[in-house]
Amino acid sequence: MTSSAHNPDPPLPDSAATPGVQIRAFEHSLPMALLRAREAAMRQFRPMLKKHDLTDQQWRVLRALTTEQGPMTVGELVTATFLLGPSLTRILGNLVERGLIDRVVPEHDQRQGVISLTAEGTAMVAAVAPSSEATYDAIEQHFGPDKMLQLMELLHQLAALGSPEQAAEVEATAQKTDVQRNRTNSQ
Amino acid sequence: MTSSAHNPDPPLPDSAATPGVQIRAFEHSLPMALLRAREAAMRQFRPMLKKHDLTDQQWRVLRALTTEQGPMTVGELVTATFLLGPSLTRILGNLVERGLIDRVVPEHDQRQGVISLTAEGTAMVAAVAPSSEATYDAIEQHFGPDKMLQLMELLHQLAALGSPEQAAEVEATAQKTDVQRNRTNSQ
DNA sequence: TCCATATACTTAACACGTTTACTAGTTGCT
DNA sequence: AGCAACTAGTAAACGTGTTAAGTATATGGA
Repeated sequence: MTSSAHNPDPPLPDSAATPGVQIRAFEHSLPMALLRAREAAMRQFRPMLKKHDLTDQQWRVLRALTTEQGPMTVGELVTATFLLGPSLTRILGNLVERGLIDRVVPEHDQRQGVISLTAEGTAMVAAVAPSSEATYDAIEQHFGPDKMLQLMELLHQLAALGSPEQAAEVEATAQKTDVQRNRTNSQ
Repeated sequence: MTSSAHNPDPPLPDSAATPGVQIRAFEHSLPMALLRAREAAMRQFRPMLKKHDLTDQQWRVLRALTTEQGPMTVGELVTATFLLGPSLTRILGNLVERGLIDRVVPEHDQRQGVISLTAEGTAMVAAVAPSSEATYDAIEQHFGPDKMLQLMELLHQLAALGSPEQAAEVEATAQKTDVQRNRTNSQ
C-alpha cells in the first residue's frame, strides 16, 4: 500500500464514454473532499451520540443551548446551529416530546418561540459532553494539533466565500470562464 | 492544548445554563467548520445544477459514469460516488425513469446491476460540465490556488482517519481521555 | 448434490436538507 | 383606527442520509 507521493492520474483524464467532455475526477473535487473529511470526523462521534439516541443535529441544538448562555429564540438557533428553519421545527418538536427542551411564547412578540433546556436536557448534555470533548481531543491528537489549526483557518476562510457578496463575485467569474470555454470548446 | 496561538476567545468558555459542563463553541468544532465550508462551496454549484433539474447526488452519479470510463456496477458506484446503497438505489431509479442512464443485469452474475449513460445522459453531462468546471476554477481563483492545494492535501489526510484501523485508534484514545475526564471532573 | 454462508442489492422506516407556499403576529404609515 | 408590508415560524412535498431487515443469486465445502 505505498499510497505514494500523490496523484497517479492526470488532472483531467479524458473519458471513454464521452470523448469530448473534460471533467475532473472526484479526487480533485473540493466539495467531495470536504464531504469525505466530514464523514471521517463524524464517524468518530456518531456511535457515542447513538448511545443516547441523539442525531448529529439534535445534539447541535442541545449544544447551542448550552454554549450560548440560556434560552434562545428559534431564529437564533437557526443561525447558531446552521440548520434550516423547517428542519429545526421538526427537531424542536422531537426534543420537546422527549422532554429535553421547553418552549414558551414571550408576550412581547407572540410570533416567536423561546427555547430552553429542561433539567433532563441539561443532564443529557452533561452525560454526552465529556465523551464528545474526548473525541475532539483524540482527533486533534491523531491528526496533529498544528495541522488542525491550519485546517480550521483555511476552512473558515473558505466558508467566507459563502457570504452573499463573495458568492456573487465567484459566480460572475465562473460565468465569464464558462462563456470562454464554450467559445473554444463547442462546435 | 497547543491551540492558544490566535483565538480571541477562550477555548472552553463556561456556560451560564450548566455551570459544570465544559463544551467547546461551534467555532472550534471541526465537523461544523467542514459543514460550513462545504455549504459555501456547494452554494456556488447548486443554482447551475438546478437549471438542469439535478441534485448534487444525481450529478455525482452522472459524473462518476463519465469519469470512470463507461459502465459500472451499482457497487462500484457506491464507492465512486460516496453514496450509501439505499440512497443510490433511489437515485438510480430516478435517473432511469428520466432516461439518463440504462441498467442491465449481466448473465455471469444476476445479482448485479450494470449502469451506463444513455445518449441523453451523455448530453446532459456535456451540457453541465463546462459550467461546473468554470465554477471550480472561479472558486480556486478567489480562494487562491496555493491555499486550495494546501486545503485539499489536509482534507485528504483527515479523510484517512475514517479508515477502519485509524478510526479504531482514535476511538481508543478518546475513551482513555474520557475516563480521565470523568475521574477528575465528576463530583 | 445439498446446504450453510456470503454477496449484491432493495425495502422499509425514520430523520434531515431544500425549496416553495402559507399563517399568524407585528410594525409603520396614513 | 385601518391597512399594507414585513417578520417569525410552520406545513407540505420531494429527495437524500442512515440503519436494520429482507430477497435473490453465488459460492464453498461436506
